[in-house]
Amino acid sequence: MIVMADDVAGGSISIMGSNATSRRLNKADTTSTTDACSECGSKKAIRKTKTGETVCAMCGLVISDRRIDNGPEWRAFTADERKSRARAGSPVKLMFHDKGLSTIIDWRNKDSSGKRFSSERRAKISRLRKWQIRSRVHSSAETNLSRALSEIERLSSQLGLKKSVSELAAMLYRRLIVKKKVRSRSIDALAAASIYASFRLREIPRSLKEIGRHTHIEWKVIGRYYRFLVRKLKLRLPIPDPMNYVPKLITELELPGVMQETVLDVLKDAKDHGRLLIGRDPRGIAAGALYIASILTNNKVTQREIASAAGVTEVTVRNRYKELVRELDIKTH
DNA sequence: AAGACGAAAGTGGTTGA
DNA sequence: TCAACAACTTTCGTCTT
Repeated sequence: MIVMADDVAGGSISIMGSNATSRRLNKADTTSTTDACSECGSKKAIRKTKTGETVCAMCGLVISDRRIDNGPEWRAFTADERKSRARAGSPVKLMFHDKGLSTIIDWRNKDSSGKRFSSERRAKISRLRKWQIRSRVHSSAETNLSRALSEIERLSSQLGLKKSVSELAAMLYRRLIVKKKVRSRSIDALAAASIYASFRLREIPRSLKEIGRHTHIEWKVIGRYYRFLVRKLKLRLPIPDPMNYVPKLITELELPGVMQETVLDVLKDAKDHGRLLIGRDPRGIAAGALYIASILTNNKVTQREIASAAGVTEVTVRNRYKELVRELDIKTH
C-alpha cells in the first residue's frame, strides 16, 4: 500500500563508507574478487561480502563498503546527535517513553557487566544498531505517510475533489517526507496544507476556510503550514487570476450566467491598466468587479452578499469597486 | 429599515536594513 | 531579528434610498 519509491528517487541515498578502516569481518562471510588490499598488499585475499562490502581476508580490513543505503541521510556520532536525530516525525509520546535514546541497543560498546566488546563483537553490534535505527526510521516515515494519505483521502472526498487534485496533494506530502520536513509537525495540518497547495497550483478557487470546515485544524493554521510547504518545496505558484473566481461567485449568488462577460470585461480592463491588480487579494478584485457588473446589468446584489460569497469583507468589496470605477472611468448610472 | 459609505484601530504577512 | 509597511478585517457612526 505504501510505496516509498520516492524516497530513493528523492535523494536520500547515502553512501556509507566513512568508518571503513575500523571494521573487521569474518572470512566466512565472503567471496573472492581480484582487487588488491591497500594495507597488506595481498591480492588473492580480497573478497566481497554478502552485504556488498569489499574486505581483505588476510588482514580483515574493510576496503570499501560503498553500497546503497536507504536509511536516513543523517548519521549520529554523539549521544546528543542521536537524541535529536533519532526520529522522523514519530509521536512525541514515544520520544518520552524511551527518553530520546536512539536505539534499544545501548550506544556504549560495553556489555552488561561493563566490559568493552571485542572488535568483532563491536562490529556486529554496530551493524545491528544500524539496522535497528534504519528499520525504525522507515516504519515511522511510513506510519506518517499512511496517516497523511488517509487524511488527504478523507478531506478529498469531503471536499469532492477530483483524483488528480488529491494525487497532487499526496505527491506534495511525499516530497515533504523525502525532504524530511514533516518531523514534529502536525500531520493533519500538513495534509490540509497539501490540499490547499494543490488548489493553488491548479488554480482551483477554493479557500482555506472551506478546507478548515472539514478538519479540526483552524484555517489560519492551515495557511501557516501552507506557506511552510511552499517555502520548503520551493513551489512556483501561478499568479492568482481574479477571473478564476468569477464563475463560482456567479453560481453561488444565483446570478444569470451572461453577467460573466461583463465581469470579465471589467477585469480585462483592470489588467491592462496595470497596478490595479498587483498585491491585491484576487477574491476582493473579483468581488468588486462583480459588484460593478451587477449594477451595469441591473442585477443588483448587495455588497454584503458578494462579500460573503467571495470570502472577503464588505469594506474590501467597496474599496475594490471604488478603485475600479475611479481608475477605469466606469459610469455606474 | 436596509444598504452604502468611510474612518479608525487592529491583525498577520512581507520586506528591507 | 526587528521595524516599517501594505492589504485586509473589524467595528461603528453616518448618510442615502
